[in-house]
Amino acid sequence: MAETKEKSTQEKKPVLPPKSNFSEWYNELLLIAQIMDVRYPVKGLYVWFPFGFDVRKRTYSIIRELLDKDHQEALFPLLIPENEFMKEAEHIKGFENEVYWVTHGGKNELDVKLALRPTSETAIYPMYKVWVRSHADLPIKIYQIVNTFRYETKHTRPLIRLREITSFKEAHTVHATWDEAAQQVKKATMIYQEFYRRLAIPTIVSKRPDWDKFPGADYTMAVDTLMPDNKTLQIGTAHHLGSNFAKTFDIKYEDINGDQVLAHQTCYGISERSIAALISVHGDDKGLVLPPEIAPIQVVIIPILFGKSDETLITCHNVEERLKTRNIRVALDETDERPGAKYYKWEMKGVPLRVEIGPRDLKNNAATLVRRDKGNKENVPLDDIEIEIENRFTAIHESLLEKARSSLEGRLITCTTIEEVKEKISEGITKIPWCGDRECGLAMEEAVGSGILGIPEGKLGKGSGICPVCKKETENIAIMAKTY
RNA sequence: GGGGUUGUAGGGUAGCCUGGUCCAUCCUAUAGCGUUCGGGACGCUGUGACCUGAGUUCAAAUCUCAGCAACCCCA
Repeated sequence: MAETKEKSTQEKKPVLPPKSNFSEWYNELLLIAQIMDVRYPVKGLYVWFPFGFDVRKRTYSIIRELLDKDHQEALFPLLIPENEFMKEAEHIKGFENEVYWVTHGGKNELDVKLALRPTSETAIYPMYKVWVRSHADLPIKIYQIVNTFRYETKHTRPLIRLREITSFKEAHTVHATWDEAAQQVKKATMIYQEFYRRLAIPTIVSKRPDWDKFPGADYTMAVDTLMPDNKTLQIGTAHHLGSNFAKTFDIKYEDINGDQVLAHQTCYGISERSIAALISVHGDDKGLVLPPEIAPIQVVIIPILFGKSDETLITCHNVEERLKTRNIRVALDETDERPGAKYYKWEMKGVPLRVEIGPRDLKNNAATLVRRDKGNKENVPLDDIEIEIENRFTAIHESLLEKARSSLEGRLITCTTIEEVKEKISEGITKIPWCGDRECGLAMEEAVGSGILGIPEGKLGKGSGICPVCKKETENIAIMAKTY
């Protein structure tokens, strides 16, 4: 009898593949945890479930909070006329192969084709030309959160490589001088790092090599993180556009001397890749693990019932109400399932804290608290439960960030030769001295078969060594990795 | 960019090679009722599927072609 029971419970486990099998884990998790429905019948387009959309809302409200300090949110059209889109030569080259075109209105062919924005420079800058008159109009710092379309020919992947990016936060700024714009790029990367700290995701900021910059930019700064399968994911970029677009879109201002001067611009963006990173970095074999700030449900209360357990339920409702008055997002699971089944269900959804209340707890005037990230059980007095929970929220966030950070740092690999990079690149992010020359960089990429992400800001990009191609001494350390 | 594999209930599968035995198997999910409840409960009664289109054939889940979609490998 006991044996058959044990056997049957073992057979009922295989809901989610282990995270070590990352690709399958990721796809299954999106569906089971109800982040995205990947079954929409068009390649590269996916559906946000209400739960996933809630995660998205909370994530993006952090971006808004951070940007609203000195940006304004606006909204530009989805459709861009062909003539505007085709103005900036470099920009076109970068995007023309992946643009969707609207060619008809009903049965009539349009005189001017309309592009579905792959990004909004060419939608926004004709308006900036009109808006910018005087140095007193500057700087302009505007952002929008919109969907964009790119006809990806490579493998599409939910949240990571999409034909419709549903959650593109793009900021577009205009400044008087090149230096001021450079300052803004710097600020943007700071904002993004702050944003990712709020998601407990560690990041590396680096300047992309010249051949890998945004089409039409002077230079590109990128924010990357490392995924569980040792590939990096670019989760934010900031571009210094110089006067390149100002020239083609004729964005000029009158300076204090009365001269007409070309403006300088930047743009910077973040997409739902931020949520791909959130899910992938923190999740485990049991499903999602969400930082409390993001979790749609922060606490779930599981009543442990025996026979008529009115008292247990009353206490649960009481705790629920008390938590609600503290603005804690709480759910009380009163369904008819057994406790174990409920644990698995809410763990899949990444609820940071579980409160179990049963007869044993009532006897002690206590509750059992279980952290999603660590899984350990603690007894806390019922009277202090709000404070105990709030304290743990902070602790959970910190330990998630710490865990993610040490996981990333543990996969930074110092190399001195190209052969070594080639050998180790599947294990993480490789560090290799690089003189910074284009020829050497391209040769390294060619030999390794992967890209140079850049020379990271801060300590990570500094050191001493010999460029493996030209053998010159250098203090620059570049990072190379397999990328999404 | 090149190559390969696959498409059967909400999810996972059997059947396909060798067409008829299939009003399609099993697990899970799900609806109702009852008993249960400290890590995926059980009983009873129900629900739900052959990707789309064309072709071959007396007969197609099964064979052929195309489309759409998914996955894997190489560049």
